[in-house]
Formats: sequence, C-alpha cells, structure tokens
Amino acid sequence: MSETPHRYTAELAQQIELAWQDRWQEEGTFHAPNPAGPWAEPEKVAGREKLLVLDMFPYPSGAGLHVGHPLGYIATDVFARYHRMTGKNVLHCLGYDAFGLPAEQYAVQTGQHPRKTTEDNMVVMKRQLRRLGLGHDDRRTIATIDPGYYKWTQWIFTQIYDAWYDPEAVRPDGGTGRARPITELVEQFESGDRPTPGGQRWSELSPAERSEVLDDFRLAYTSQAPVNWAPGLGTVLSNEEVTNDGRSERGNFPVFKTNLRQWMMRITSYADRLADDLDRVDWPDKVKAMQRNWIGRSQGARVAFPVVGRDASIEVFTTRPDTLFGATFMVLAPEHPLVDEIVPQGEWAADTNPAWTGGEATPEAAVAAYRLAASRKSEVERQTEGKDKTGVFTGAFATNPVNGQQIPVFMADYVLMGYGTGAIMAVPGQDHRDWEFAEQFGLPIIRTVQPSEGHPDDEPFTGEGPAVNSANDEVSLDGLGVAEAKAAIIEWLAAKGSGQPTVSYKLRDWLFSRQRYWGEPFPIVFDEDGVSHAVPDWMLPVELPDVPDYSPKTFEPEDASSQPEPPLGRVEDWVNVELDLGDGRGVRKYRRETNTMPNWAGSCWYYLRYLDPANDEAFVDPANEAYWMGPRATPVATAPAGATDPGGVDLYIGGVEHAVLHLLYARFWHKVLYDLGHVTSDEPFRKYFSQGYIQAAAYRDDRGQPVESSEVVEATDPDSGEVRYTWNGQSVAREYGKIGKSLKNVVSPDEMFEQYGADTLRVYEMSMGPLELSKPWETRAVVGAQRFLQRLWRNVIDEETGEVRVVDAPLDDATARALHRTIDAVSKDFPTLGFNTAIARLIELNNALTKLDAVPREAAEKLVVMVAPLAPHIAEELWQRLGHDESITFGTFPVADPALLVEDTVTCVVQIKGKVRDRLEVPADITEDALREQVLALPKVVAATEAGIRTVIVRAPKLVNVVPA
RNA sequence: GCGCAAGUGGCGGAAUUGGCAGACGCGCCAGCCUUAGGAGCUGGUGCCUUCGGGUGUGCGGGUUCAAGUCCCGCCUUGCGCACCA
Repeated sequence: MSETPHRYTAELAQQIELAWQDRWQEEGTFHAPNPAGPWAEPEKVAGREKLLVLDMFPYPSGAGLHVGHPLGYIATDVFARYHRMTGKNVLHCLGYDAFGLPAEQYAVQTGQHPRKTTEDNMVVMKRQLRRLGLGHDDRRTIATIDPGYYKWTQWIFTQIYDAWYDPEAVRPDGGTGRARPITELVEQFESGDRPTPGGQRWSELSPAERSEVLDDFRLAYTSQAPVNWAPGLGTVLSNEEVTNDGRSERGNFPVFKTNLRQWMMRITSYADRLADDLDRVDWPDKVKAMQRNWIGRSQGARVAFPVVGRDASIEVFTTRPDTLFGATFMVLAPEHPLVDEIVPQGEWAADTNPAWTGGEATPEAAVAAYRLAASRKSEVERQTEGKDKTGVFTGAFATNPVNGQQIPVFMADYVLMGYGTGAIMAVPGQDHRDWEFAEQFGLPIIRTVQPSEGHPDDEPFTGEGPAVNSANDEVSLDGLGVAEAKAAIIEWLAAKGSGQPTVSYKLRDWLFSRQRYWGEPFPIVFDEDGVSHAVPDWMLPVELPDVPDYSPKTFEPEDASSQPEPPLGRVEDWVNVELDLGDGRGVRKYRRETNTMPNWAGSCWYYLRYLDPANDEAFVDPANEAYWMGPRATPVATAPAGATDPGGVDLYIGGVEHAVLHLLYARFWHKVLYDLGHVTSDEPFRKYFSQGYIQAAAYRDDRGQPVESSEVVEATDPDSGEVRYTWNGQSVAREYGKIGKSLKNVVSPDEMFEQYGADTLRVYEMSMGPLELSKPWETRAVVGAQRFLQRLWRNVIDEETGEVRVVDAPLDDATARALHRTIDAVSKDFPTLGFNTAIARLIELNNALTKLDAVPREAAEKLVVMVAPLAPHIAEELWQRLGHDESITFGTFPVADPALLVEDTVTCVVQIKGKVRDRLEVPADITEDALREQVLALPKVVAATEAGIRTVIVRAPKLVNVVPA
C-alpha cells in the first residue's frame, strides 16, 4: 500500500492490540482485589464502590466463536471498563460451562475423550476472547469440569440433600418458609415434637424406613415418578428441556413418560418466593413474565364433591369458586385414581344419553376403552386435536355442595392429571373448554355471571360481572362482583367443611439426574439396605472415573419401552466401594450413584465461585460474597414500596433462551444457600439484561439448499434497479437467520481481527443498534467503525511522521461546548448500556475536531478517555503517546461542566399553524413577551396573519406557534 | 386462540415532558487527490416538485395551537404461552 507510513491500518491495529493485551496480562491490570479469602487485598478494596459484572457462562463449542457470540461480552466489557474509570472496584471474568451433551457427542464421533476435546475447545475460545481485548480477571477463569470446581458443586448438592423446607420457619427478612438442615427435622421426629407419617416412634423405624420418611422432606430426593425419557438421546430430561410438541430440546428426539426412580429437586417448595421475588429484581418484564408463567401460580379453592352412593368425594381445584352454582358436570383426568372406585358395576342406567357411552355396553368398558385410547395418544396428537373435546361418562354422579344437585361425572383428556387435583368442576357458562364439552355432550349450561351487554348468547362469558343464579338457603352471591363472590363462597364452603382456599402451580419438581457420562457424579452412595448417604465433605470431590466407553446407551428414538442405562454403571470397581463415611458405622460396602448431574448444575452457582476461585476451605469466603453480592441499601427502582434489596450480581447479560431454565434453577439454588446461611444475597442476579442476537444474511439455491454466504455475489440490475444475488452463476434467494454452520453464513471474529482489528470490531458491534435488539450483521458496514478510529488516530498522530500532533492551546468556545455536550451525553449513555448513541456522539466530536486546524490536547485526551471503554487498545496507545505512563484503564472519566452545557443563544422555531415557517436566533434567557413580540414582527408572520391572530403559543426560548384567525 | 413487544429513508438505527422527524453509520451521488481505486479527503443525499412549495414515521379515525410520541379501531411482523381449571 502506498499509504502514509503511520496510518491506523489493520496491521497497526493488530500490533497495538497484541502489545497491550500482553501488557495487561503482565501487569494483571484487571485483577480485582478481594476483601477476604486466599486473595485478600483489603487495602485495595477500602473506600471503593464495587461492581460485579457477569456474562452468561459460555459453553466451549468446537466450532469456535462467530461474530454473534461476543456481542454480550463486549457490552459487559465496555460497561465494566467505563465503571473502572469512575473509580469502582470492578470484577469481570469468564469461565467455561464445560460439561454437557455436545462435548460427549463430539467425543463419541471423534473417538476422543470428552475432556480432551473440551479442553482443546477451551484453548481456541480463550485465544479468541483474549484477542477481543476483554478486561477479564484471568485468575478467576474456572471450568465446571475441574475437580476443584465440581467438588463444590457436589458440596452444594449435599447441602440441598441434607436440607428440608419448613413452611413455618421465619426468615431473616420476616417472611415465612425456609430451608433448614435435615438434622433439625430428625430432632423433631426423635423428640416426638413432630409425629412420623405412620405414627410410629422414630426409634422404632428401621434405617430404610427412616430414610424413606426423610426422602419426603429432603430438597434433593429420589422418587419413582413419571419422567421424560428420550430413548434416542439415552437420557431422561427435565420438564423444562422438553418442547411443547413432546420432543427433546436438544436433538429433537421423541420423549416418552416412563416411571423411573430418579433424583429430583424440590423446587416447588420455592414456587412462591421464586414468583414473588421477581418484583425485587431489575429484569426485563418479558423474562419476568416467562418465569411467572412457568411457575404458573393461581389462587383458587379446593372443593369436595361427594360421590353419590359412595363413601368418597372428588376434590377439584378451581380458580372460579364464585361460579360453583353453574357447575353442571364434573370431569376427571383419564389417569385419575378415583375413577376405578366410582365407576358403577353393570349396565348403564336406563336413561343414560347414548352419546355419553362411547358406544360401550357398560360404564366399566367405556372407561377402559377411553383410557386405552387416551394413553395411546401422543402429546402431539393430543395437541393437534385441539379443541375437539372427547370424553366418556363414568356412570357416576356427584353432589354439588352448594345446591345438592346430582351432576354427572365424565372422564376426558382435556383435564390433565398433572395440574391441580386432576379433576374439575365444569362450569360451561363461564369457561370455553367446558362450554365446548357441554355442547358436544348435550349438558346443561347455566350462567352465573351476568354477561356484559352485547355478549353473544352462544358463547361462555369469562369476564367480570355480577353473579346471578347463585343462591341457596344459606348464602347468596347474586349481585356480587367476581372477587367478592369468591370470598363469600369460600367462607361458606370453609364453614361447611366442603372447601378451602388454596394455591396451585404449574411448576413441577426438577428432575435432576441424567444417564450420561460427561457430568458431575452425584456425591451419593447407597448402603446395602438401599439407603442413600451423602458422601462426607472431606471425601469430595467424587471424581468422574476414566472409562473405556463413555458413550451413552441410546435406543431407537421411538422405542418407548427401553430403559436408560448410565455409562458409569458399567464401571464396576468405581461403583462398588468400601467406605467409612464417618457416621460411626465403620467401613461398609456401598454402591455409588451412577447417574450424573444435568448440565445446569455447574451453571447454577459459577458466579459465586468467580468471587473466590482459589478458596479450598469454602465455596466462597462469606466476606467475599457479602462484599460482591450483598444486598444494597436501596432496592431496584421497580421494586414495590417497602421491599428490601435482594443483592446479587450488578449486571448480568445473556441471551433470552435461558429465561426459564438456567435463570430459574440458579435462583432456586441461590435461595437454598441463602436459607442455609451460606450467602447474604437472596437473589443471584440483581439486574439482568437480555441482549438481542446478531443475524446474518443467508442464501439458498433453487432447491432450498443454503450456499456459502461469503461466495455470493451481489449485483444491481441496471434496468430495474433491483438487487440480485448469485452464487457460482446461479441466482440465489436471500434471507436472514441465526449465524451458524447450517445456514453457511458464519463470519468468524478472526477474519475481523485480521481485516480491521479488535477495536474496530468492538466499536462496530456496539454501534449497530440497541443491545436488546436483534440486528443483521453486515461486514461491509464494519468499515464505518474503522474510519472513526482512523480519524481519531489522525487527530492525535501525524500519519507522515508518527509524531503526536496535538497542540497545547486552550479550547475555543465552540470546541469546549461540543466537548462538554459529548461528555454529558456519553456519561449518561454508558451506565444505561446506550452504546450505540454514545458512539454517535463520540463520532460527532471526533469529526468536529477533524475540522480544526490543530487539535487541542485537552479535547484529544478527553476524547481518548471516553473512547477507551469501547476501543481500549487504540485508547491505551494514544494515551501513552500523549505522554502518560499509566494504563488508561483507571484514568478518570471526564465530568461535564454544567456551565458549558447551557447555550447563550438558541434557534427558536417559528411555526404558523403548527408548521415550521421560520427560525430566529434568540438569547437563551429571552422572556416570553419579548420573544412573542419579535416573532410577530417577522415578515412571514405578518404576511400570514393579515386576517388577524387567533392565538400565539410561546414556549421560550425554543418555539413559538402562531395560529392565524 | 390468549398474552407481550415492535412497525420511522435503499439498509442498521436516532429523536427528555407531545414542540425543527431522519442524529450517527452503511450504501448511493458529485468533486478533490491518485497511474489506478473495493484507499483517503470534501460536500450532498426521505419522497414529490412547475423550485413558490407540497408531502412524509404500517392503515383508518380522534384529542391538541402542535402527534413518530397520547386515545380508539384495524393490519403486519416477532416473541412467549397454549386445553393449567
């Protein structure tokens, strides 16, 4: 290139960037001091505000990074770097979520050990991340697969295992319900303060019996329950990992319900707190809504309907007890255990509606046939059938407790066993599903809420209105609104012993075991009675053994009858051990748990380990946790009045795909740790921000196959002006999609480093638009960011000589004002993640300096400081060349001078009838009257108001609107 | 179906409280420089125009001196939930 010798080119950028990355590493620039623990540097902590910045734990993928990945990392880095310049003690680092399915699958494909492939991937990713110039404290980089890390994952598991939820216990924050050590429960059983479920004395129970009792309380417990089994994947999955159409989120394999003994986490005990505490954190409303939705809390009542002619009653859950007078039939889920008990023997009653019988001769046969049909339906079929209600009469009747009416009991698969009680009272007048069912089966419909005016007669009314047709001898709801009617009827039901208020949740307990190799082993052994024992702390970690065959046993994806087989079960000499657990029983024979933990385990607490990764004595030193995570004096702005601050990470950025899974699981673990006194914060992530995605153009040929995007040629048709895309001579169609191998549209950051440098990539990504938006990548637009940095360079460095060309002259007034306006704008944008607008302001200032004959040092230096969070390498280099020895990392961010923000004169806009017709330069402090006078004297205004003036609106000094008569 | 977002130039996107629509960047156009330009610099760039101006923030209505912004109705796109009683 015949360029000027000292131009800021990609080559120079690269030199500068690598040099500064080396220096940062040598000097430990980003090492954040801790108040306590092995790395205690209290003297460096004192007197500084702290800031904990976090990215979502990345999985080290074999494909390396593409340009979409670093978006969030750059954003947190800019935020962290900005705050370092305001004097805060900032902790920002990144580790690796390195256990998991892809590594295992890749290892199986390549025949290498997953540890090897995972570690190789981590090396690649570390190099790429370092090249971006992220200001991470590299001492704190951890990986979930390190035994030193998963030792503490296992330790936390044992804490959860050895805990139970006491709904009566009072928390430090005044609420009731918290986890307590299981030993305190055992003491209650031993003392007799709490009766055992079977009524026997604790001392009379065998160890196995005791263990069974405790399993009903432990927060981590085994249970024989229907679980999601994916034969094609060879493992069971949590509800959250199964898609709506009954397939695995990973791999898209069919999932079947199978009864298996599995480890569960009692997350349902925390349902209320997980829902309520969303009010106290600063998260996107959308994500809060998704979590609330998943928890699915609904207030309602349980009501018992006695079965006619039997000593049994059907208990239902309803959110609309106020509509009880309109309950004209009942429906049980096909799996409901009471069905067998209530179905009458023999023939149908003579007057039975033939449409109710399913064409069977007896109720028993009808029920059996329907059950069989229902059990054969897959989730998909149940869903695609949509609103076509199916069902069958059970032959039984139940009594509506409010009016004594005998109503038929049906069985139908639109009622789910997994929610509420698995039985409903059907109120067709006020419920769409019940209405459809009633229509289908010719059942009576009674309105008990007066529909609003104009409501169609042939539709249920689910809105608000006064109750009607809702009275018996003792209670009348008529005329009451929905809320009052609910309260009134619940009170009456409670007095009668027929019902009580209750709360129901969609949230189920968390299935926690997986039949995989590449995960944390459970710190659990079973003795010869089959009783589970936590492996004591001093024996942790339970290391994952090396095995010859780590591939999971998978099956035909459709083979629902198959059973999972954990790979660790094949390692006999690891499974069968003789141990002294230190419980006074001496050395005994045990069998190890052969399941492994799900991928979520390691990511449930990694942010806590960042705080104190070298600590061998504790998962985190309490003082470090309190310092970095502890509650703040003032709650978040959106918190309800009187709420206390939960503490937690100051800023967490990551993709919305983890809105339910990871964020919910981590909150649960954190709350258990809080209850057990291990942490002072009761939420892990005080502020969470979900970033958008970067998408990229992808192109498909005639057959719909993606073609390599980088080989597509764009041309504008000279006749029509249309833009056409061709690949190897054939025309292809453009679309936008996720960056990845499948769409053949990967752009690697490595290419960007080479063509432009890391600073340019950083500035480009941050300038693309608001962080929360998804936006398309456009490689040819990257040059805009490069031009900005080149002009910045040229404002400071002479491209011919390489000498600093700033002058030690005072700022002229216009430059001073431009500078301080920029400082003002940028220091508002950085803390609110408004990086795109901050960059726009910086470009404006830079362009203004370009037009000066000579750039004053003060302006150049302040501009360089403001650019530093975004483009740290060039900023460091310019800062040094401007004569500063210290890294710019802790340079002081400039503060705007308020005096320079107010203008002496302003352009006043003169509108006539709301349209801009003229402008006027006026003093900023002009009075309304003076301004009105000046405006009315303008020739254009005079001309327009010959017919008189109706009104004049004056908003001094910026606007006057004249309305002619 | 229900719920929640969002619709602004050729493109990504800016616009305190309602007060100059289109900051900044890409692209495009012109000029300069250059042997050359997929480099750089300078200027221009919503649309229409008879060069006076007109018109313009998904569509239709409304409130207002004044609406991208507030209200009502619709359309489109994206996301979430989907028999949750």
